Amino acid sequence: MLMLPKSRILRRRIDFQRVHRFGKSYSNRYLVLYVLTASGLEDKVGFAAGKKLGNAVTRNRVKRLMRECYRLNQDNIKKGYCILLVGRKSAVGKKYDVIERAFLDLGRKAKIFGR
RNA sequence: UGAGCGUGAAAGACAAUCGCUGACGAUGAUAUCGUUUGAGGAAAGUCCGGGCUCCACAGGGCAGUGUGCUGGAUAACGUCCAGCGAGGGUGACCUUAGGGAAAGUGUCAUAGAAAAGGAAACCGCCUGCUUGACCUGUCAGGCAGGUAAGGGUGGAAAGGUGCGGUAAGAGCGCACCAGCAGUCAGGUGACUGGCUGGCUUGAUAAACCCCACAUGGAGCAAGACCGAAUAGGGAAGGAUAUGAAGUGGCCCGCUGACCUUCCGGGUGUGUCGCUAGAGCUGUCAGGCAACUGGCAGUCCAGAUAAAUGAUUGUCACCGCUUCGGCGGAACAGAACUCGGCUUAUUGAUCACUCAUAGC
Repeated sequence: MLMLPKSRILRRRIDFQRVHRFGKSYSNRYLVLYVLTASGLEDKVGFAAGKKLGNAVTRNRVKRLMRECYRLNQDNIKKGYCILLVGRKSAVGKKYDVIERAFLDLGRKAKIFGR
C-alpha cells in the first residue's frame, strides 16, 4: 500500500537538524536529498521548502509534490533510511513528472532504491 | 460606436484512481475498515475597534495617547449610512485631518522701501519754500511735508470693482460684491435665506497650544490543568510590616513578604483553551440608508515542520490554428475569534454621463 500517515513524517525541529547535519546529501537542479542511517528515525521522511521559494502557496505546492514523489515510490526504497527532501528555487511552478524524475535521479545516486 | 463614472456577482464544473487532517461507528489493541468533513475575498498587511483571558471582574487624579463639520447606525471603532460646507470636473460623479488664529507663544526664507497688529515712501503723484537756467512760466535740482491710486518684489503688500470726491489721494462718501457682528425665519443640527449695523480683522493649529470627547495594562506564546511543572535545592548580594514585590509612566488606593545574580540537576516541544457565533440561509415588517426586530430552517475546518492534495479524462471560458490540435486561466493558504480599514488581483452584470452618427 502506498500510504503515508502522519506518524511517518518528521515533526520535531531537532530531527530535521540532525538529518541536515549528519546525513549524506545529494542534489540536482530541483531538489536536495539528505539520507541518514542508524539514527532511530528509520523509515521516516521530512519535507522542507524555504522562504526563498516564495510565498506560502508556492511553498506548500512544492512540499505536496515532494510528498507525492515519496509516497508513490516508497515501495522501491530500502528499509532503514531516514530521508529529508528540500525543494530548490527552480522547482517552483514545475509539474509533477519533472519533480518525480528529479527525485528518482537523486535516489539512484544515493543508492536507496532496492534492485 | 467611442470615452468615462459608479456598482462589484462569481472566483470553472463533473468523474475516475491513489492519498492526508478531524469527527463518528466497528473490529480491535494503537493499527485497520466504513461513513462523513475540510481555505479566502482578501485567509495577507497587523493599521484600528470589540469579545475572551490574566493582573483587584480595574477604582480616583495627573501625565501621555487618540479622535475632531452635523445627525444617525453599532458590542465598539479612526468604520459605515444620510446630510452640510469647501474644492475639482462640461457631466455622471469625485476629493476632503473640515473645532478654536480678538487665551497666549512662535514662524513667514530669498526678494523687496516695508512681512504683522492699524506697518511701510524705492520709483512715481501732489503742495509749499528755495537755487539755477532761459523763451518769464516752464524745466532741472535741493529741502520740508502730504499721498497706498500707478510701477516694481513676493505665496501673501492690510477688503475687491465702479462712480463721486480731492492739490494728489485715501471706506473720505455712495452702489454692488466678499467678510465680520447683531437679529428674524426655516431646519433636530452642521447650515441656508432675509434684514440691520459699523466700515475691515493676513497665513500657519499634519507648529506649540487651547477646548470637547474617549482612553488602565498585557495578550491564546493570554490563561488553566496534569505524577516533579515560572517545582524543590545550594551560594552570594540586597530589602524588609517604619512596607519587599505587583498593579509594564507618576501620585493615591488595593493586595501584603520577598527580590536579583550565579551554580547544579531534571522534566512536555503533553492536554484543555479550540470552535454554536454580535453565526449562516430564507422570508416578513420598520427605516432614504447604514441597520434593527420577528418567524422558519440550518450546523459549516480545527491543523501544530501545520491536513484540505496528486495525476488523468470529459465538458465549458479565453487566445492561436495548417481545424488534427496546442497553449493559457489572476492575487493568493485558516492558526483564539468577530466588525472594519488598507494593500494585491481575474472580472461579468446593471445604472448613469459626455461626444458623434442615425431615427
